[in-house]
Amino acid sequence: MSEKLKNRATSYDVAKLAGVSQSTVSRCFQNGAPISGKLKEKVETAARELNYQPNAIARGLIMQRTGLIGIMVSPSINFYYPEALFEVTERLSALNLRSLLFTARQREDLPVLLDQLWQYQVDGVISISFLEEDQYEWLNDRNIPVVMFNRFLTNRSSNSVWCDTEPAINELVAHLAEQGHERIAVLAGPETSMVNLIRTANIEKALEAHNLMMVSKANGDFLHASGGPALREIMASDTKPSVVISTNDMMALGAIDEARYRLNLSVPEDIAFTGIDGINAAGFFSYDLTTIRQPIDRMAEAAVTMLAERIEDPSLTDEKRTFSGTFITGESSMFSPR
Amino acid sequence: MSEKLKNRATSYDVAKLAGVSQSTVSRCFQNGAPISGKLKEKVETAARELNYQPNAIARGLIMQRTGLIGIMVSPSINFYYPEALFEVTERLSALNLRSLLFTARQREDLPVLLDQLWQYQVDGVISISFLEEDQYEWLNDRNIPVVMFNRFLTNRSSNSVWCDTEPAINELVAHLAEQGHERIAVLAGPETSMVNLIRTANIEKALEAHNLMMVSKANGDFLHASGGPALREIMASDTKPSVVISTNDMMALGAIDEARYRLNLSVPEDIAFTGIDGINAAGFFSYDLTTIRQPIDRMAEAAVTMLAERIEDPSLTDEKRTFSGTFITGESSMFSPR
DNA sequence: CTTTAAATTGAATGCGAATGCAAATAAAAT
DNA sequence: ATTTTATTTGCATTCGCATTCAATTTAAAG
Repeated sequence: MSEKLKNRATSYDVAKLAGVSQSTVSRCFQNGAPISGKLKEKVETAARELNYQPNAIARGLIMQRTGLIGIMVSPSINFYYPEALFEVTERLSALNLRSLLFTARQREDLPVLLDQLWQYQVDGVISISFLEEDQYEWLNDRNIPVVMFNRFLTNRSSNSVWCDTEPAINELVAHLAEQGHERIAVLAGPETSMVNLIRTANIEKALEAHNLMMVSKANGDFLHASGGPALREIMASDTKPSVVISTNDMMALGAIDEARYRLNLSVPEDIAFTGIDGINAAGFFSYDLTTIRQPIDRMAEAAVTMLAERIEDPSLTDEKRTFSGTFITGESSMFSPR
Repeated sequence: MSEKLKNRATSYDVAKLAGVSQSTVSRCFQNGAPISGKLKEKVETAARELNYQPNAIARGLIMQRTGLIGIMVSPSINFYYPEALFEVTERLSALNLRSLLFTARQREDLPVLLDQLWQYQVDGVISISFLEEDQYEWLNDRNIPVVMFNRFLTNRSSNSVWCDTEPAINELVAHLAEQGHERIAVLAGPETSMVNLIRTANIEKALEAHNLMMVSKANGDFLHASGGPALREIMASDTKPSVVISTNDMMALGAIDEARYRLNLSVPEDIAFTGIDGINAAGFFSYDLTTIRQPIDRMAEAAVTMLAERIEDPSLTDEKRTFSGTFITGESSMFSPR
């Protein structure tokens, strides 16, 4: 039977038990600090005895470094977010950094969030498809390194990890052209989203290059629930598309659901779909979505590395690391319209 | 154009600028502290001027309370986890508590994780379908309040928020009986999972009560990818089931995918499926899964409240709050076999 | 076995804010 | 106006650990 520890041991307690000074105990818990093997052993024994672990809060205060990384992410149900979040968190953990999680639904909550980050002395911030220029600036003014994941700023430089989907979008459109699609609809995200604007522009350019016509376009909010209504909007226009290119996977899934189970259309026979992101669920056989996969794992690795470097050396300038999306063909577009 | 703040202002800086003592500045940032309106205003002006925000780390050290809550969750792709995680985080945030996120894939990583929690002086822990008795005990010995979300301990009392699915499972089985199902298969989770064992037992009991036979059973790991193989195992047995009851949604989705797109079975005509959890994706029309929904939002609210109470008053004893799952019918089971 | 250099160790200080206590001020009572 | 009482305010200390600097020990060199 285990019993409660009454008071948490401090380095002084360990020092007393080990018969050394507090400084020695402190040195014992840092690597590279000068300490003899004999004392080190004595301290370690005493520490184990007392269940001692250094107080990271006190250490953070004195070292001016907390090991806390603020992670900002939307709590909306877009499966991309948790995938990125977990990847990032696991990699931070490997570098002995901790994720302090912040979520916000509305833009108005941001100032409060930022103040909290600031109060908690985070060493850095990783923003997953989240912050915009104002907030980047705000953090930058306070010398808090920020890395934007799946986003970058247009009016200024920024640390970002970005996935360039343009080449893959060209492949995707070429694939559609090859299948004989001629009537293309675009299921876009919010007009305010930079990711959406870039992807939409890439798509339009690729369509033009292949002499394909965009017969209609509707906007959703990047979430599943908006896919259906947007598809209805698309289907309400004069020319029905043979394929819908969605600017992200979640909306594509929603649109496929609507097409099959509300509009009684066969996918891909009556109407094909493609997405972008390559989330796990896009590979579920029910959807088997043709999409463009972001290398989330490598992006997370890069984001964490980039942030760690900026924390080590604050003089480093902003950097944008770009990865390429991979075109993935699924059944959702595997049909040639007549 | 914004410019970098050189040095972060401390309460002393604010005090000097406002012409008061540091204590007064400190009092200004706590509610209930004695301070005159006149000085308060002066301090606030000075603070704004210097972009001052109290240092939560220093405050944590002196107050012996950090406002940090350790959240432990698996990074596996089970959509239930992020849903719970975000709900919990948002509610913590409302109480001015912060989520320090910890993930682990293997049980061996746990000791290190726990040490980190301990080092960071978390005020409490919320474990989302995660920790087991050993770790609960470990934290308990250190007087760190823990609330288990979607889990509880059998050998000892524990703070838990639990969703009792037994009544809903009875409804579910009654519904299947009514539809005329007679050959039932169970798609269970890991044998080591308490959640799985309870649900399986509930299912077996309900089947018995309705005189229904379980024709086969296979185990998965609660993730989507394990649904397909488990279904194949089920279909390999002598008697083919008319319905598969899965002990969670993710596996049910995987099994449906396999049935429709690999085994060429119609769902629910050839084989029906049901799940448990009521994750968002279960409602996607492609699956329209008959399931049992956990009231994640209310459970998160309860977990956070319970934890906050334990932090305020450590003498409170362990408590288990139980919510009821809601039976939700979807198309995935809406067919009467002959 | 000295002398000199190198490696350890400990005492003292500080990180930034909260708080007990005493001094000072303002408000209320006489 | 004077005393009593209630509010505010500031001083000094503390939280737990890292680190500078001087003191001490140990190893290397002579």
